[in-house]
Amino acid sequence: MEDEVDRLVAAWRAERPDLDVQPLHVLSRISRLARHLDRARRAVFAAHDLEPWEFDVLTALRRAGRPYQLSPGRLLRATLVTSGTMTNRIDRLEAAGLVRRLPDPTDKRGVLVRLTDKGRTRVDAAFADLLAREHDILAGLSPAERDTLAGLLRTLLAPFDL
Amino acid sequence: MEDEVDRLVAAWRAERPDLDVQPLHVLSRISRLARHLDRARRAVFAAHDLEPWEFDVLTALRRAGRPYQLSPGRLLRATLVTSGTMTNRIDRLEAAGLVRRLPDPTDKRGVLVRLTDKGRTRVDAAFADLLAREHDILAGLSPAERDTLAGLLRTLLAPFDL
DNA sequence: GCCAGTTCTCTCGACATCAAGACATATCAT
DNA sequence: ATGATATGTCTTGATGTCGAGAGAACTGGC
Repeated sequence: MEDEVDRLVAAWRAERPDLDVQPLHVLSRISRLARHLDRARRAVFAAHDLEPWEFDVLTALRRAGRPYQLSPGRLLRATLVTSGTMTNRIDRLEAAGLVRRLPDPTDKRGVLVRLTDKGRTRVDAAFADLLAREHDILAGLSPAERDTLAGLLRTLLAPFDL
Repeated sequence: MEDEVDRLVAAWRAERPDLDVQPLHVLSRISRLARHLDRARRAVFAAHDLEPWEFDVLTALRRAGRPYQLSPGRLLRATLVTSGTMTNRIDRLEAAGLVRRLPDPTDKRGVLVRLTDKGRTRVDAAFADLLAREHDILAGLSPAERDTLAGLLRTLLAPFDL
């Protein structure tokens, strides 16, 4: 069975027979899968009235454990956005009642962003649904295949995590 | 050896011991890898004075084969952007001298976007460099492992391509 | 103590994208 | 022919992000 990537590779081979386009078989599929995952995530979050960026911030706080609070600085490093973006995001999450801004008692420049009860409830429900959906996406693979896949991906990822 | 994703999974297990977070081992690694690939691509393109979006449009034209031309409509479907975005992109590529807009002789509404010689040279060089970089990224895997990985990814991707 | 350099959050302006719609041309059934 | 619908491209307005920098507070060496 031929898939989209096979057709892509075939088109390149026809146009650039001088090049080794093998890498596309792995890497183009990874990029495509990531796009599909983003779409699937977006659909799950929409059912909980959350945008992907809201989920990203809320899960960072949720993973921190009680009392579910982090500084804006730690949040922006956790979510890989700039400080201007994070200020905007916290503003909107605060307006939605999902987080609160508190003064940092140990640093007068600082602020702590804390998950509200409403925020915790919301993100917990969305995360459970997300995992259910991700489970479905992996349904085509046996447990052994999933382990193999995870291992190969880990090898590929290792050089970047340095 | 523990990687970032292992730590992420451990954090979730501590906070949500009720959930099966196994899917993250595969799917979170795919998303992370895609982000790293985007960064690597961006770096390669920068050496050729190209933005990722420019590369996307130019490669769509390049893959079409001689005379390297497509309508804006086909381009936007190939690159998954909206028509407003594509108009803007073609405007800028035309200003940069990498493509030209020609009237479509068979449809008076239509336009054909054609790669200039300068555009073809540029995208060919960038693509060769990209493949070299992607080859490096896969260096940690044996040829057999790459095949296994490509096969597993294809299985995961199949349900989306319907 | 004090000053230089660092860290923290927020503000501002520029920009690429999207969604919706405008406008012209094609296509098809009647 | 004619009208209705579809198609193709471009325009417009809103939005979220980034990059640069401002202002306040912390830190360490002297």
